[in-house]
Amino acid sequence: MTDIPRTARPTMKDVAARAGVGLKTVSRVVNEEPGVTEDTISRVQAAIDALGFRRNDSARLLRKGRTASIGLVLEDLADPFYSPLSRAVEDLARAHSTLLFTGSSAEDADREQELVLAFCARRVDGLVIVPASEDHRYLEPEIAAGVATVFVDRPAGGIDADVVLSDNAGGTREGVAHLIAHGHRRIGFIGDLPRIHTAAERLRGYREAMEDAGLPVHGNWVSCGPTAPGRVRAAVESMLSGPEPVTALFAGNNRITVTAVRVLADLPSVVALVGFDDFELADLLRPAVTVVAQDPGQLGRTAAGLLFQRLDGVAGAPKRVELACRLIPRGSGELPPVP
Amino acid sequence: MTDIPRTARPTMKDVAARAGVGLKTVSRVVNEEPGVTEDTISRVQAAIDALGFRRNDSARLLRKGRTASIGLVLEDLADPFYSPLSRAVEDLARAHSTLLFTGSSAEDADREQELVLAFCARRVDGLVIVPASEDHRYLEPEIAAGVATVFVDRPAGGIDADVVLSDNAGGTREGVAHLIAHGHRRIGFIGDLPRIHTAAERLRGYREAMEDAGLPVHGNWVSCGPTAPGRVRAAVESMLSGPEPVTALFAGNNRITVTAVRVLADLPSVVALVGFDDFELADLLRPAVTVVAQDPGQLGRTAAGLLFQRLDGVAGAPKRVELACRLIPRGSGELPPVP
DNA sequence: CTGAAAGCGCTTACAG
DNA sequence: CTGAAAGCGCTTACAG
Repeated sequence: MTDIPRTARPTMKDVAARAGVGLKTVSRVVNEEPGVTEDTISRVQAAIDALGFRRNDSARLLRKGRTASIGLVLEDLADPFYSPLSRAVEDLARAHSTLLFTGSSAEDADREQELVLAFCARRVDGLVIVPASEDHRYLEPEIAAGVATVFVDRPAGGIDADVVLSDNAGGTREGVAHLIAHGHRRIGFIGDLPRIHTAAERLRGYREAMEDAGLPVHGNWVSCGPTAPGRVRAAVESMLSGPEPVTALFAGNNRITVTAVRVLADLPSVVALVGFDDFELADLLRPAVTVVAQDPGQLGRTAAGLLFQRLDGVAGAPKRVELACRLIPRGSGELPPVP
Repeated sequence: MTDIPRTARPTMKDVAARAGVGLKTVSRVVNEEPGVTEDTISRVQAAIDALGFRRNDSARLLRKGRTASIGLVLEDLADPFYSPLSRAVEDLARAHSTLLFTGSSAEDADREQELVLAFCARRVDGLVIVPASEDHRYLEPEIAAGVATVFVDRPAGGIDADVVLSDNAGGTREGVAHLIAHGHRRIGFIGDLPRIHTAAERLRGYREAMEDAGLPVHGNWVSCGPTAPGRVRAAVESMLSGPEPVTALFAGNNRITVTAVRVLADLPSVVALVGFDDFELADLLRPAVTVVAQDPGQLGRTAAGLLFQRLDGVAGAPKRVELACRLIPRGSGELPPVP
């Protein structure tokens, strides 16, 4: 035998030596290319089995140019909102015989860039990105080099690229209009950091709905900031006190909604509530929680679908797809105003 | 200039040509190896910047042997139980400058194998696997070739390998004993498919707790099967009817618990409930739901920690780590029996 | 039908 | 301090 190689793995060269054929013949058998005698095939196959040969796809793909892998960067793999999105991307990747790298940016622009560039350094064919950064010009050379890139949930910053969004402003308008239709005139809005695109859009939707109904928005009816429970609690309490207390709340995302439910459960007042984003068990709470639901799975499917279209050679200007939201009345949003 | 290459990407060769130096010198500069003149460095750096060169890590790693990537295979990326596990694995991977491939087996043994072997074909350094298959002998050649492998949540089948588990039997014993301590004598168990290791262990824990208390287990007090809501609903209804109706239920996982809560909410009877697995908002339901909680993040951290120990060269016999569960009383498990 | 040579984009081992 | 040659494990392009 030959001396022990660095890795214990047999290569095509080893198989060729053992079968007494050329390297290319092994390659033909492994890839099921035509034009090899039955007899040769079985000799090669015997050598493959004896040595336990398994092709090194990394080496193969280096030679072929494509890596048959894509990267997914999102805020947090563990956030229930994003997991159906990841799963949808994964399902499309599988359907295209593509492997998936994943990474969480933790809402940190540097970490996003680090992950994205690490994926690019592995020469992924494409990227699906839920942006944390506001400036994606660092991606220009990669996109120019042919890395297909689709942004999802939030648009890219500083570059023009494919993006799939929910209709955040429209969904919020509908949710707030729903509260207005149920008699509310003083409605509070508690949102995420306004530098986040979705948060800014939802705030815009709230203001538009109030304006459309000819309602004023008092200064302390709007609170934007981190989703930390303490901040949200303080915002709710502040909106419910003072001379012009709100009778209804619109919560800007699922974490804020859940905190609002907890806070309201401890208070004597009856306050109507509509939340952006659906969440599990919303229907089991009392009152059940009315929400404006996005479809994170559909967001992921649409984004990945667009990505694979690009990888299949569909050219053209960057696309912007906006998915509708759906109001789900369950009880908390239909409570009448209590002065 | 040279003719247009297949890929638009500049390589070290291009950088070397432009800087008027050898290939190895470019490699030295890119890898910040010592022994290059300041002057040469700046010439190379200028060429790198001008061409927008970014090293191809796939090629690099092919030469180096390690791929600095690991694969994670679990049942479903979108299952809230597994997302903190994934996130924990991801965090450790990042700390070890390692990229993470992920894939969902969807509880399908073939799909698990397909994913695992695809990761191995890319020559991942290691694997973290939540098994769907009951036979992992297909992994023997890979493990022999040096792929570090850690199983988590359920043990491997047919091979001896590192594994990190929750104490499923012990946790269930504690949960059932808790119901017994609150006066229950007729307690039902609704579990997942018994071919799933965790489901079998939890059933064992239930039987042991009943036996320890000298209580009989009637035939229709135990129902194992898919977690489909219809099946669970039928099981609950069956256990609550007949001559010996149960006064308490133990639900074998989070999905079953949630369905049980829904079913019980529609019924007039007051039935105590303890569920295996914690879930969000369990404390907001009325009654709040008592659970036996695992720590999926800890499961992931422990498994990934073990994996990177192996990759750092820690040898020795396969390890089996069992993590304790924690009973969290919230109300539903402290309800007294109502005949 | 089969295989030797060159190459994918890097690093290693060596020589100057 | 610098670089030409060989090699990681495959595929491509070509010749026989």
